[in-house]
Amino acid sequence: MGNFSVVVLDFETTGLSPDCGDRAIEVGAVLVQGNRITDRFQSLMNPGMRVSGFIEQYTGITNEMLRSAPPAAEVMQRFAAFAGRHHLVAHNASFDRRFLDSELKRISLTRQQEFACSMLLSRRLNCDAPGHSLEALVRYKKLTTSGVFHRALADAEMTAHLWVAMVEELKREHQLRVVPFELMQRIMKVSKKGVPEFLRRLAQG
DNA sequence: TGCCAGGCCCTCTTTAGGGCCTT
Repeated sequence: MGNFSVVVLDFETTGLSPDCGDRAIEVGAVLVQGNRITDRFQSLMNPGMRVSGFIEQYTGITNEMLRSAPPAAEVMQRFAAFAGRHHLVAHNASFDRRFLDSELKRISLTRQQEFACSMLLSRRLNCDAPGHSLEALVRYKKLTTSGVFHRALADAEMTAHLWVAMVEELKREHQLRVVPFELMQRIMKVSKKGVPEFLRRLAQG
């Protein structure tokens, strides 16, 4: 058992920064309980602006598709209900956190949950990986994939598989019965050099 | 006015610069 539940999420957006006016165009999320995905959420959302040709090509999400999508406010209300009070996980979480907070603020909601970042964790736990992009890690760890990248639900599912793999490896390699979310957060924040010593002490209890 | 991401992490470091990662 993973001993706690998390919601793993991923946004597709019009660009890199909500502070520069960028908006979310799709949200995908999965509920992970123990080491299994038990629920899924996905929706396009109309950002009220046109997306660039680059984004259309990068994500496969076109202006045509977004024209008939429900407004972002409606989708974010539904997403907030799906996420509930579960802890949140994302790959390069600082990116998704900024968009989540920005979109929630537009509907007068405030995030209450903590975030953990699968990329920061991977940099500490998969030191031999050739890279820590989601795509590189999926190949490196031979994770389950639909073959689709840069769509919100597919990326959220792959991130969830990566998260579960890291939790399970920690338990196996360090003789841990449980790996709480808070421990994942602590590992994420340990300096990279300090990780071996941190894990050694962890295994000793 | 004109510009515009932001944070982590390494190193030829800390009075800095550049690559990685997200779209």
